[in-house]
Amino acid sequence: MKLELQIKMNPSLYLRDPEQSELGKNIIKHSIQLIHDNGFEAFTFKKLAESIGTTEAGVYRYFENKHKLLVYIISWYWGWIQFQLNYQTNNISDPTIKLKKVITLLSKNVEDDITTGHVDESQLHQILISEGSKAYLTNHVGKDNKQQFFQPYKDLCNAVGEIILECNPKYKYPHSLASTIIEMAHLQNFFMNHLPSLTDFSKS
Amino acid sequence: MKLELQIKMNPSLYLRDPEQSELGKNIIKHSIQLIHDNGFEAFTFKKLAESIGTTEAGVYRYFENKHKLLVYIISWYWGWIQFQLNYQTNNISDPTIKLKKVITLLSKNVEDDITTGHVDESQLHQILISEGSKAYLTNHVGKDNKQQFFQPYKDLCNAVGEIILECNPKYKYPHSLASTIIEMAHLQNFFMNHLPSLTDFSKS
DNA sequence: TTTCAAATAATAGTATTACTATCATAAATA
DNA sequence: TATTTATGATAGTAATACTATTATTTGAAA
Repeated sequence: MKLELQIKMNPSLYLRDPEQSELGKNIIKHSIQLIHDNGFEAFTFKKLAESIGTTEAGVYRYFENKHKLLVYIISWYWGWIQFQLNYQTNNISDPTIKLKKVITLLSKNVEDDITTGHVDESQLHQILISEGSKAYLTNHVGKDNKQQFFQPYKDLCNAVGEIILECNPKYKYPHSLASTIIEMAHLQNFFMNHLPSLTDFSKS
Repeated sequence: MKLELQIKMNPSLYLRDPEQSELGKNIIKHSIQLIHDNGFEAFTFKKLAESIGTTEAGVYRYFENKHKLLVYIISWYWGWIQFQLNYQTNNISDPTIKLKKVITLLSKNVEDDITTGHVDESQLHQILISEGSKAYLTNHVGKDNKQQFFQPYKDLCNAVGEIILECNPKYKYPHSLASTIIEMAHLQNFFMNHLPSLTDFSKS
């Protein structure tokens, strides 16, 4: 029996569930590829449709617009990270070791996970580094937040906050430290690759 | 005599220097207003032209595209912050007090500085919080960086790194800590206003 | 086996965006 | 006064971000 990891997604993000059809899976797969290769700004549903071999209208039946598609794949990523976190820190009692595992998980380059056929986690990790914050840095954050679009991110942040509190129950800023760790794991990586004078980490 | 603070800008950012004409100053002023009010995605040169009372072509004579305009006003902001930092930490010898001043400068809400007529620093501060990272999170960072578009940001980061080293000369990651402080001063503020569960800071 | 609904493909069309080009006119300067 | 220079007015184009319509395929229920 082949095990397949399924991540439960917020249905408000899509019009038709992309996990339920070949076309849907192709939309996810090729979106990740294209956003990874050319960035989110250059990504259009027309190019996506061409790359899949379907039409623009075909893509629009699954996603209302490209922003929701971005939030979809980003949410998927956070869900997947959450799963990895639970899996990897399971049975570890020392919270300091747990926290170190989390930081490693967030900062190290990801290898493609074969249990998720149509998602290349390594590319997805790169997308998160370059495009992750664009999910919420919009003038419609408020609306999106009301629709729970950022729940997987918040859940992860909470989980990391909990571990921080296990390390030091008196620590006053667990949420801020958690979001700082998560964001900086990505941003310092970005700086390392593109603006090296803003970081002390080198590519090695 | 009226003192006017002038911030030297990278000429590659513009086609015609906006500081040198009324129209130019209006472009800056109304851009800040519009980006502040509706966000960078909704901002177009057409809307900007309408708001000024000129034509789209008029704006294009000053800036090649809206991304360069964004980088321009963001660079201006970092130049202005650098000036404030130098001014406020002048004659302070204790580096810990200096560092605290810097953090306050970066995180507290800015008041409009009357020595810069056409720039509302308070709105600009809000823009930096919501749109700041969009200056470099593009697929053309490399090119932009080669043209020194991010020099004011790097200079500030370096200056903060120097203060960190004054506090502890053996500290190994002054650049990363400096960029983390600068970025997080903005991001925690954004979370506070839009995604409060990601931070421990409240609006008060 | 038919039939009927759902998914997809194919095509067209619209409003807006991000520009470029042209020409006339007003203002500044030599 | 001549002439550059900045601005204004207008037009036009290719691409983007959609919406709409119709035809075709497919797969499950009757």
